[in-house]
Amino acid sequence: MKNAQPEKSLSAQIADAIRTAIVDGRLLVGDRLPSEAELADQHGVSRATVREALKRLAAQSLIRTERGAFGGAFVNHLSYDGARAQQVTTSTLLLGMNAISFQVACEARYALERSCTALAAERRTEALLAAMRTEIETQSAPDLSDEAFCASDVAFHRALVDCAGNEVLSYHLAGSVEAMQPLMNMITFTARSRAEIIDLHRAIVAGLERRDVASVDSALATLEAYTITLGQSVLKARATR
Amino acid sequence: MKNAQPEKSLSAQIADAIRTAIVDGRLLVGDRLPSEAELADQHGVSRATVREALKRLAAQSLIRTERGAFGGAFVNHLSYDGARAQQVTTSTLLLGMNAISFQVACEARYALERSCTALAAERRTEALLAAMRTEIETQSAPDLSDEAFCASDVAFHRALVDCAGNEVLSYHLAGSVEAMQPLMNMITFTARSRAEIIDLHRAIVAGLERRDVASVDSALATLEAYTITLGQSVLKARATR
DNA sequence: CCAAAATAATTGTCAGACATTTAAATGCCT
DNA sequence: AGGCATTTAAATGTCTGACAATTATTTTGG
Repeated sequence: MKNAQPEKSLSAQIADAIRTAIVDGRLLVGDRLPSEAELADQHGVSRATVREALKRLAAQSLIRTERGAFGGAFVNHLSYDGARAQQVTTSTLLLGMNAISFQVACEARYALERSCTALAAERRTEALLAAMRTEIETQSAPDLSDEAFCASDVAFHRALVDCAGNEVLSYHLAGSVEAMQPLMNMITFTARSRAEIIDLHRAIVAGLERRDVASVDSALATLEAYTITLGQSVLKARATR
Repeated sequence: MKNAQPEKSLSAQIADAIRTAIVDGRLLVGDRLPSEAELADQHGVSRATVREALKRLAAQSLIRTERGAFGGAFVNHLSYDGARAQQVTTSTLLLGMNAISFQVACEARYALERSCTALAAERRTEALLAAMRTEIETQSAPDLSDEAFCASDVAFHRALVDCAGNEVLSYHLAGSVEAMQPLMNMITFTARSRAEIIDLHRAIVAGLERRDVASVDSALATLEAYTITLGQSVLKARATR
């Protein structure tokens, strides 16, 4: 098979070459790349072209640049936070740009979240349970804005997935939960619906405390159904406006 | 609260500004951005700086550029495939760069994958079951390389998650499964272990066909335990080499 | 010996130029 | 009038050379 991209910009080709070197391990975390001038010489292009290639890699958090003598471009250590931030950006755009129904997005999010219940019930710590209770307190404030309620809701669910004590799982689940936030922000939470949600949050914490997987699962299922109901009422209201 | 990054490059600031405009919906899919020269004027910077900003956004697939008259930078439609490819890149690097134990990665991957079993059993189609059986056939070839066995394994699990009939869920799960592939490629699959895995794959397909969630779940749990055992034996062999 | 200043290496930015690509406008011939 | 070739204009892609800003190292001066 022949090269599929005979017509790709030089900066893209150079970025690909460096990216491959990093992924294949020829460049290790912390390694310093040659200076822009050297890279330009090596690839036979101008410094501006090399810089565009480096900016592409920087946008993917593959490298960082430091100024000054003995500065340069260094292969990045990809942290969980950095990786999650990127995953959230990608997932948020995917949800926003593809006319995905609220129901489908919600179904996926809660299906994923339920995957942590067994581990979470087994491994939950007092510190994380306390964090979840704190968020419940926050959510109970009567004059809370919808946005703040949503933000606290996200924090609550992040603590829940953290209970599973598996960083990789937390990364995936937190990304999925956070990506839903823009959709959740479309919902107006009445005092009535907030009370309902907070009750379910209390049930989740209580279930975790008793290491009662079934009750946590059932609370999440109820929460999913309730959230979909709320979302559909918003859509109905919009359709008839 | 004050701006947390008073010291960020201009190209990064401009990229952030445009990214925010896209995420907030002020720029819609298909919209054309102003030309580089216009953007340079608007932001009071040179064209080179604008170009670096645009390359950052292109690296995230947020925009694409077209040359020629009435060309320019256009807001991209983020497809499922594109989003998954990016998620796989990020997740693969995360797993490769953070000294994550095989066990933790495996636990996360199977916990996530089990989140689709209920929906998959309910919605599985004959076409997807047939695809899974085809992969089982492929895996049964006696002279198959380890890499090809792994690739077919990934294809099998992708068909499994597709059974859930939820594109968003498929995107998340396929990303998680594919990101494990480099780790799985470290494993040498003996004829004995391949037979074991193939048996479990058959059990999964049979369970889906009977819409028997419990048997699918249990086969996946067995597969997880077996995979972790295989991984640990590889690590032991390396430690004593 | 220590602190201040010079130095060198490197990224960040700018301005202007030219090459290349592409769609639209123009002109010419039938 | 209609179709084909040419020109034109708008845009990105690339190059060059310069200067500004930053920072670790080295030198210098007391």
